[in-house]
Amino acid sequence: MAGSKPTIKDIARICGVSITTVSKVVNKKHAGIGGKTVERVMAAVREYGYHPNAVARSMITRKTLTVGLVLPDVRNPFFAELARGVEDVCNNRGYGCFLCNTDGDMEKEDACVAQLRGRVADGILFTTQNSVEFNPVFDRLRADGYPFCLIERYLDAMPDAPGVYFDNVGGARMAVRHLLDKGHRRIAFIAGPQGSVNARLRREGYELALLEAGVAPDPALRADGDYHYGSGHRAADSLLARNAARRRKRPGFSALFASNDLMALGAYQRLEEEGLRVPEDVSIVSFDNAPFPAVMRPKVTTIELPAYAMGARAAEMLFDVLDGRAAAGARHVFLPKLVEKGSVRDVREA
Amino acid sequence: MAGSKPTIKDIARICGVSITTVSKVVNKKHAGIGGKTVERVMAAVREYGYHPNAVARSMITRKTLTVGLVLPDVRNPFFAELARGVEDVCNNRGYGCFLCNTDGDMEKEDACVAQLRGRVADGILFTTQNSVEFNPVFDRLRADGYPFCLIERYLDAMPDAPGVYFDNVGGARMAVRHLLDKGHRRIAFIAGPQGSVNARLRREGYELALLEAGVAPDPALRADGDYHYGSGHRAADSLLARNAARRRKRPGFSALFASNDLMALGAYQRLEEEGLRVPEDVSIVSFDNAPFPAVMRPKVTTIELPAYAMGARAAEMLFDVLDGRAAAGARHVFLPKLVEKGSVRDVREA
DNA sequence: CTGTTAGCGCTTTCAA
DNA sequence: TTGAAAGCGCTAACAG
Repeated sequence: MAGSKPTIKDIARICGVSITTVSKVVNKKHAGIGGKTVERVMAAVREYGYHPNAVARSMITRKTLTVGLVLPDVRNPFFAELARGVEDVCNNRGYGCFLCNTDGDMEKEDACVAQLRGRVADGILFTTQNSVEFNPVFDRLRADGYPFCLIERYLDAMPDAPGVYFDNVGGARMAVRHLLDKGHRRIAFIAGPQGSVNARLRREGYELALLEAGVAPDPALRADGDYHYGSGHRAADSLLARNAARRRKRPGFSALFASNDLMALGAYQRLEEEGLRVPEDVSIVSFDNAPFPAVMRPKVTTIELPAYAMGARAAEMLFDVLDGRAAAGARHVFLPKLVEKGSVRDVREA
Repeated sequence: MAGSKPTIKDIARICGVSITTVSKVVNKKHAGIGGKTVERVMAAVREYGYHPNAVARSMITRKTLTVGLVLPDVRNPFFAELARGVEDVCNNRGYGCFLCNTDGDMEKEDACVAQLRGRVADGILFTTQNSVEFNPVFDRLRADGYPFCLIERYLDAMPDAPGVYFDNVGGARMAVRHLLDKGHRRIAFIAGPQGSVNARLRREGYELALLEAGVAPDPALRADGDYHYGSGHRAADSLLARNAARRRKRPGFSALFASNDLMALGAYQRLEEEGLRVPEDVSIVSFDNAPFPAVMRPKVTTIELPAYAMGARAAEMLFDVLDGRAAAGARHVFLPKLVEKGSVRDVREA
């Protein structure tokens, strides 16, 4: 809080008008105020550096012009990107954004929500670690009619809550289908942590695509990872070991689908160590299109998870709720998009 | 803002006590309150889902328990890391963090500051694009006694303002000295954008180290970049062209110092395209130690810019100001640290 | 141990 | 065209 700053009262006294008048001028409600009065007030405002007290204003208007954004960790580029989407939409509406990192810890989640709903924020945008547990704080929020919007969370657990989602099954299916279309049949898969909802959905998509193409899933072609770089490396190692080369320098699979970019990179590295080239020897498709500037090398064809757009859309949806023009349970599902970056080879009639 | 929620008055009426009593219980000021009264109130609080109104509370306490964090873009991993440092320290103090992205745009900066100082935040942490311009909004802030702390900004322009800084000159000097120590003499340099303060300082550090070692700086060994990946690639290209190989497959320099990681990576790539290996043919040292998880490949020996620690320290410093225990112009300068990652070869007596 | 009283700085009817 | 008055929900003296 600043040192002693002028209040509306001071300005009123200085100008010899009432605080009502000052209030009107400051809020540009010049409905019926003398031109000279307006000027006099404006001058005093500038001269004495008057800034209306947002807290007092909130008291009356019952609005804080702030939305709370709860996420696991801004350092994760996906969430940073999402946060920026949220912020930009908020700014356009004259709102600001209160940031809370939870590390996926339910206690921290609860603490954030408690802080935010104590009218620090007019509404909450919520996204968390992708675990399956349900945080009951949301039942409370809904029961109390507190405005919020979920991001990739509790799709089934809260069917009537507004939320923004991504079609993970469809994305994985699209990735694998792309490989199938290019003639691949032996398609290895690196799964994400199965305690995570989207990792499960991506696996479903992989299996669905194979099923649709009449390709029998081979357990030997599946390896588990945890979304981190190292696990991609290890998974590729395991896949290579379990699918011994038939011919020299050829693994028992011609393509690989990794559940996220980081694991794809790890696997890529492992393949290179083995003297295998991408896409000549093995084609790769991954998931996320993570926004690492140009650092992400080598380039891998991937399914784009539009973090910025999801954040922006969620913010818009929250404003719909705030403005009372949201249908209960309004939802937006983002559809997957394949971004080709040259890591897939066409092996048809080759 | 939520639907109709119970206020302190409601709870008081329900429990048949005064609002003062409720206030004391809720704020854990059980100084002198009957055990049964406490319990009765607590029960009602839980049952009716009473959440004290933070706005009303701020009105009295003249504290919002919020600090504003103004930065160019959270999507930049450096700022994301820094933001997390800020947030963690704030949380430990029961504070929250209000995030503002400015894109380095002065108008946005001003808008953020105006919003924040209207008592949305108790203080502001400020870091911006590293341009040389001075935003006069800070003179105002200081004149008004509004608490703030700068991060890598206006070191000279505001000598009496609290701030957290990094020794860029020392860092670059350390990097180049490391190469000199390993016997390198022909050390190429990729500079950052010279409109940026820290890019200039890093160049100074490079020149200083050479000077100290009695090595004459060769203009042909310097190339300009803009901190982006592509510019590192182009800079290396230019360096190779201007320093034609004396012997087959050997450029006219044995080492390269890049002003940041991204450019180092771009240069690395260009060298590889030329068939040059790191560190066998060329040693590289960069700057930042950017927190890209494990994506940052290949590994390059670098000077660490401790983003998280800088954010944390800045937050602590702001709290010092808030608590009135900061000396005017208190400052903290972070010292550089070399992180070896194997991209430097020892060429002494080789 | 508990309650009464007096605002915090502002917006908003309603009168003048 | 202007202003007086009534709070928003809460905390903090100060009395009982």
